[in-house]
Amino acid sequence: MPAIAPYLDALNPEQRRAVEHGVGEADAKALLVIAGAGSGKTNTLAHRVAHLIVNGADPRRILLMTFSRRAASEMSRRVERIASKVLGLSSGAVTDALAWAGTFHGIGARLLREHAHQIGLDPAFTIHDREDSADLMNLVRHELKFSDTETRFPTKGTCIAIYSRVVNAQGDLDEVLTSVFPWCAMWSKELRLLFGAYVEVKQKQNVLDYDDLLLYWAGMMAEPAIAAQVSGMFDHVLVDEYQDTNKLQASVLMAMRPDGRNLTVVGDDAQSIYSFRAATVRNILDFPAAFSPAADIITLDRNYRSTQPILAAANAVIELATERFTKNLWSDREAVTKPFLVTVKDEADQVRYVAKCVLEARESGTPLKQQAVLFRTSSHSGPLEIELTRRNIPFVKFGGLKFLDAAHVKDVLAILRWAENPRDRVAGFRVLQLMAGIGPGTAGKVLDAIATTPHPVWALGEVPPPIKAGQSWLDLVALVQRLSGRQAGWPLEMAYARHWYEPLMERLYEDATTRVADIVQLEQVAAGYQSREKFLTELTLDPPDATSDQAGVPMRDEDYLILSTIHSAKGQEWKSVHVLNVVDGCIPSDLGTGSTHELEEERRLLYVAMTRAKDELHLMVPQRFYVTQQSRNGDRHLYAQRTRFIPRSMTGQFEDILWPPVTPYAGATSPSKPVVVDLGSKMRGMW
DNA sequence: GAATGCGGTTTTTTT
DNA sequence: AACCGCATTC
Repeated sequence: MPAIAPYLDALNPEQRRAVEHGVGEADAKALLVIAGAGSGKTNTLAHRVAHLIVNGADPRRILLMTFSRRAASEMSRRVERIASKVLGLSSGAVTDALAWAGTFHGIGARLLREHAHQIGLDPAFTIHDREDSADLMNLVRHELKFSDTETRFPTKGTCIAIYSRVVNAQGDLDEVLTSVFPWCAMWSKELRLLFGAYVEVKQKQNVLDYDDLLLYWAGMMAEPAIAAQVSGMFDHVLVDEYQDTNKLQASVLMAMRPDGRNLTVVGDDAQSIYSFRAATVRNILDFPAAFSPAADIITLDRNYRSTQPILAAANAVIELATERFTKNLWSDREAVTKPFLVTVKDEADQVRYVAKCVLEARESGTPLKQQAVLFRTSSHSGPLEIELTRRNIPFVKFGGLKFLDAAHVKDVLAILRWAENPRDRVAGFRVLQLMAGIGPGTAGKVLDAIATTPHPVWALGEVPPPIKAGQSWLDLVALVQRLSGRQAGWPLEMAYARHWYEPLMERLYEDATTRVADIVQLEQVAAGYQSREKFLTELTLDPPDATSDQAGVPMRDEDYLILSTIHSAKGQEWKSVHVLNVVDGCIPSDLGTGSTHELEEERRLLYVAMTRAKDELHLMVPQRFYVTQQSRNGDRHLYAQRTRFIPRSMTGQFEDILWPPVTPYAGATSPSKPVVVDLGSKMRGMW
């Protein structure tokens, strides 16, 4: 019998059904919750978890997979608030117990480390991020002499993308080539060889890439004995953002819960925006029938976030989608104003308009943190960042370039990773080349010399010191041996690494001083982790995703404006939202118009952006983009068109604004016939 | 032979 | 900021 639960009274009937579904029964049927944007999805899921715990479920045996670690911690916070209130637990007790909350990749990494010995894996494996994987792919590509074929072989980035696609979509190489990378189809044979060799060196070097975390997990689940053990660790499995999972993830999930008992997934097909990562809406569509009895479906279509006019506009956008699963969202949040469709002359005016609105809103009581500016591509915010800095408006940017991508940060992490796993060739290759006089040739030889020895770190001491490297060579050998022996302890090891690295920075980077500050920052971040292994693992799996105008992480208590790619805005909401460049070529991105499939995803992207707004939504339509690559003092520019996702018939959903307001005698007549040109090529040439 | 420096080109979105 | 090819330096 479910406990009496007054905390459920605040939920609407559908939410409540989702929360109470099967609670108290030993074997609850699988449940699919279709939750529209702003429908209280997180809240509902949190209530469900809390409700399970209140009714006797053991939080340590609940597996909760969310899209990002940020979402996971948000979830934990809410569960804790609800559960601790009801159970009278001390704050933190529930969160600590809810130990298995994280991303598919994060959970995979933990499970693999715990069961490493059972699947012939060294538990000290290190994890390669996307760039490391590409670097390793490049090394292999070079070894196989694919780099100097007469017709150009796909670049390392393309190779890793193809590989990743095949793995995540659980597809066939040739099929993936024809459907997604047709221009590489001629290399099918070579690619197959390359990938085979790539997999081999990964294993030799004891490294796993992102995809391996899922792939090995799936492999582990294919062994009935281990599968029983692993899935037996959990009584309940809940997955958030299910529309963004791919076939491989779905197969892992099915293996964890083959009969669907006590399995809940939540998602929204209208917000599926990760198909480039092989995510497929089929996962959601096929979920109910994957089990017998089939899963129950509950739809949450009441939106608590946005005003009715904003929602109406968003619905209108998604209504034109060719293929849809469900629902129109509805809201009873009345509002007088429609969302704004703001036409401005050019990017400069766009930026001025946004800055003006942001400041006005703050004056009338909306803190900066409640406002966001969203854009399709990270680089679109460049001009805005300059303007904000000029006007002294603090901001934090999510998405795009990350702290972790900075070369100097990667350097330090490579040192630590090499010490953790001396067979990690990508790490070693990078570290060695930091020293003056050591380039790819020498680094390669050193790594070759130690690769086959049983104890690479000792072997490093035996390697004849390259003359040109001088003292820093000896220091490096000492450093690696000391770190590898773990005498220093964490996070002191970080300081040792920095002491070796810092003197080299002067030669490596022109702006060494600002970069040194970053490293100091990194050292502080490092102190927050229990061990080197945890630090390295969690930093690659969940890198701090914000950058700001000031170096490092901003003061948490300060007020700042949010800049974010639409992708990174997932799951968030703000009172006021500006969307930049709502213009063909940007949304949809000119790179995403190849197939209807891609085009539909771009449409959903706009939908996601619009549904982030609670009270105010501004879609910006700059008409003119200057061409940067042209003869000095040229004035070439391109005219952009409003996004095709908002056709003329839809403009009634919006309030049209022309800014700055037209003054009676401002200029001559408008250009007689605007030339419409390929804006995309300009965007590509922007930097 | 290998490292380094220079110039021109190119960059969606993320675990 | 990173990648490529190419020229220059050690």
